[in-house]
Amino acid sequence: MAASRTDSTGVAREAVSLRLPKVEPAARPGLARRTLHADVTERLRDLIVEGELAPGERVDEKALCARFGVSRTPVREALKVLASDGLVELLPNRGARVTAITATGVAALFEAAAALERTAAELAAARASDRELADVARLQETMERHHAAHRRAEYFRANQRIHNAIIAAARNDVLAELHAGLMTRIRRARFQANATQERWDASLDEHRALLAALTARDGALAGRLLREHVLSTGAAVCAVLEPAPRAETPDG
Amino acid sequence: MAASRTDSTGVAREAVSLRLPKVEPAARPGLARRTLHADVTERLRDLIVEGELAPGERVDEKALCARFGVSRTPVREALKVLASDGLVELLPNRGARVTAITATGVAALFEAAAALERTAAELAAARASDRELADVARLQETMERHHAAHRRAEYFRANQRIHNAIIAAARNDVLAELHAGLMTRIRRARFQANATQERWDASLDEHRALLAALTARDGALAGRLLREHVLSTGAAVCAVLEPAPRAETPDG
DNA sequence: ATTATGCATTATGAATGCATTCTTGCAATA
DNA sequence: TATTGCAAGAATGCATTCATAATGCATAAT
Repeated sequence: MAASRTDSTGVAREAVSLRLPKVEPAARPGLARRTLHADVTERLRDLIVEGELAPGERVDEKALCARFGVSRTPVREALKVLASDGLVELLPNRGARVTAITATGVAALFEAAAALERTAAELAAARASDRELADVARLQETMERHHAAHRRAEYFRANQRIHNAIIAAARNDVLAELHAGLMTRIRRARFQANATQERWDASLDEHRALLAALTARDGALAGRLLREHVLSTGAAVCAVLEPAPRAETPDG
Repeated sequence: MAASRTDSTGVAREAVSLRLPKVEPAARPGLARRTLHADVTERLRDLIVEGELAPGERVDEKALCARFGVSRTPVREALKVLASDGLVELLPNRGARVTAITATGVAALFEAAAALERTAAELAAARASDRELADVARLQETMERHHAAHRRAEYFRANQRIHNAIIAAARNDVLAELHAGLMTRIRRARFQANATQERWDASLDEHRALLAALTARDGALAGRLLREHVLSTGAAVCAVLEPAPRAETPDG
């Protein structure tokens, strides 16, 4: 078809397009026809959430270009998006730095998440289909199994899915979108501060009560319970963070 | 200086009627040294909020470059940020379009705002200084005056300031940040759907009750009242929007 | 006449180049 | 020795250029 219209372009592209030090040319073997800046945004977000780029650390554009094998343009676009997501902050003419994690900041994140989840629980109690509630109940069982078996990662995942299921059952895209953003930032904090075992047990009980309230379609109670649950989780995370509030970048 | 650096700039030639772009190289002494992409983001946001770029309309990069007198780079960066703010949506390889306004979408916005403001009122009742509460009371008086005098714009501004004051008194940056984002999107909807006079009167009464609850530092009541107030406002806006649900993607 | 197909035009995505600003090390003076 | 001025270097911000995907239009085929 049009592939053979100008076959010289492909060759020229290989030879000309490389000015970067040492890139992996076949980083993406086959699929993913998404845009580059979206990929970079996602990968950079993961890097920050997983702590590979430490809180408060300066972000080196050139290093990221080398790491991802792309030019500065998509990296800079990604940084703008992540800045608006609250994961990095942009210093004018001085580059970007990963947002610092402070105890008060994390507390604020959890307070906001609690506000959203409380409303989500209230709405879910009114709007969720019986099937959706059954799904939550099933997830609760799964979570309890993982808890009994001390499978921390799996427990965590089921836990997340319950929260997400409640958000979804609330049938409010904006709520879900804001919640997803907060969860990304909260996950970053959790990564540093792993909650304690006692908290883990208490959390399970709170989830049981929440499920009962949802099943009874008692929105007010479900909202209150979920709000308290999220706040308690936040308090646990903050407690671990508290000893080292870690003021960001003393030298600047 | 840069204006005459290279006369071959395609942008300047394309923009037949534009001269304002390169304004104030040093017009502002000292303080705000902003970047171009931040300016473009802000101005483009205003354009969208004020409806100059209609909901659902396609965003023409080149036209914006001409309008702002900048190259495509800062414009594209601004579009990425506004997309993550929910004001535009990016179609891969097909440009951007202003997010459509639907009744259900606006309802979701107000539900989310109600969730945030309820919690803000609860927190404010506990955390606000007496001075802050006095400020709210003063704003309430101002608002009542404007209402009596039928000064719609001034009333509106005082109203906004009350809501913002409560958010600020909650002492939670995340809450404030999310709320600001929602308010931007809500303002856009309000721009199309101007609320009715009856709603206007009812709103004032609701604000009076809210102020009383805050003064009594009854957080639960204040939260409930503010939540209901925001939801009622949202219902009024949606009611105006309802007749024209505005189906998106007319071309398919 | 209608639909399909190929080409030209245009717009988008990404890379590169250039000017300005910031950083940093060194030197000169008090 | 501490402080200030300054020059070299790097990094950032923006403009421009290049390559590719999308779109419109004309023509041909049925």
